[in-house]
Amino acid sequence: MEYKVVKGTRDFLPLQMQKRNYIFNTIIEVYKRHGFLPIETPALENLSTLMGKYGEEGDKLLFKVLNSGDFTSLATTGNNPNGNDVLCDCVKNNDYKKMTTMICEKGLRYDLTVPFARFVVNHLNDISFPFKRYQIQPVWRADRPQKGRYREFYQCDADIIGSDSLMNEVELLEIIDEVFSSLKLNVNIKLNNRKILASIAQVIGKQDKIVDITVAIDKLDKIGMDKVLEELKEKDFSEQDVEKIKPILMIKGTNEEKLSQLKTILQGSAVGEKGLEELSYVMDKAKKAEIKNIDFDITLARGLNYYTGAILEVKANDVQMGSITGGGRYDNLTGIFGVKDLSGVGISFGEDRIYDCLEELNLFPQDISTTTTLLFVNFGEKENEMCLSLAKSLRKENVSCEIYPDCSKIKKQMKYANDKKIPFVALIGEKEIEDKQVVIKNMTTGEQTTYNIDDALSFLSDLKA
RNA sequence: GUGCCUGUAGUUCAGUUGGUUAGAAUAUCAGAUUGUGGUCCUGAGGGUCGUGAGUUCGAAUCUCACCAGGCACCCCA
Repeated sequence: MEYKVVKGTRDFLPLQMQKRNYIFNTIIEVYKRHGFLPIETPALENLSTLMGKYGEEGDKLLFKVLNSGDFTSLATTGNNPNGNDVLCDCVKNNDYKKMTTMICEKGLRYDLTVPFARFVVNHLNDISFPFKRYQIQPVWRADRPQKGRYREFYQCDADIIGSDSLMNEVELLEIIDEVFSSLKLNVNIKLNNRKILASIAQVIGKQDKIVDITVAIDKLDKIGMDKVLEELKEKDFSEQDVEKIKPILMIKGTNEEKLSQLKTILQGSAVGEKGLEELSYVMDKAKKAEIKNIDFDITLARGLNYYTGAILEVKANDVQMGSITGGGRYDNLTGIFGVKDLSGVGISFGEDRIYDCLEELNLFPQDISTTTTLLFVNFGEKENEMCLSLAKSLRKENVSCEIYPDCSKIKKQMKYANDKKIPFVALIGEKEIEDKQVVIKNMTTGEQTTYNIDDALSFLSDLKA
């Protein structure tokens, strides 16, 4: 094909869009039911807003947009009086990062949480806290695409900012439960708390190594205990450190059992105790809210480094797919933009992955591909006038209908109705005009019924049946 | 950024140890009663065999390079 779409991006056909909208509508409905309000932010943000918020890996995955203008003037060789040879210096020093900042100042958003934090700071005076917003927009990541991974995909975020009550965490869990129940997708919610992870690092005495520890233990169910310990040793952890981490990785049992085992291990660590307290509060309330399928997962780490409290991830049970929803609490995301003491907590549904799961499990309802209910076959100018007024009356009754635009062969017009899965066709030709009749053909059964045209909508009840 | 796999009609794929003009199914379009679709029948269009080089009398087939796509790791929705 000559004109491909960009790798990792897709076109969507009508049927696919109807399926996507089914997911979006389900999520929006639940968000609204919980009192969240919609906002949007631009696709493009200044790179200064985005850079450094997602870790080093995230910076690499940002799509950067080239400035307009002519860079050759910035790259004159030799020292010129204006000092405009910075680009050449960058080339000489192999400093591509600095060079990037010289020629790119904008980038495509990587997620919706950071732009939201920026939004909150910019609109402090227009917002009343706690602020509950939802936002459904595409995000872009310069990743290498693979199954369930796209370069352009939709996130469906809900965040509550300006309240540190753990009731917010509980509400978000309820939302997750409602959305996936409604979609009939069996899921497992994995819950953890960053404070617990921090405390583990503290207990070992390697607070600065929290990222290494979490990344390693995150792989526990993938590569197994031995390899995780091996990886830790490679990362400069001593034999003693590893021995301290080992019992934590071996914790098993029900949520309550895991909690009590950790309580013993993390005893004396203020952060750890706080984390465990938060976690058990949330789990307890979630239980009272009758949310099932929540697992306390010590190995859940999540790379986004702005999380400070609860972290969660949702996986589909019956299909091989990465996490389809993620989220957590961030205590100081607006702090980076100059406004302190605003704690937020949010979740994000990955629409594209949910789509893939529903498709694989055949869980899309049959009736979502709504189409035209009735097609008027075009017999010519005179006949069309009759169709126009009939169509108008039908639309007033909220029946979607259309008149075939060209006076083509009946066969072609019938085929159009068939291809578009239009259930009814109206035929008003010379004969019918003369007899003041309209013939309605049921495309499913093939039956044709003749109605009196004066009683224009006498066939209405049949269409709706 | 690292590793593995795959490139033949719009799509899904055949194509024998290298051998004449590269096939099928499906989709598209047209016809089979000029006022009737979905089934059936007939026909048509559609391919620089990913690109380029090499080996050979001869390459879709063998070799190399490049390009594209997919999958896994990393990380994530």
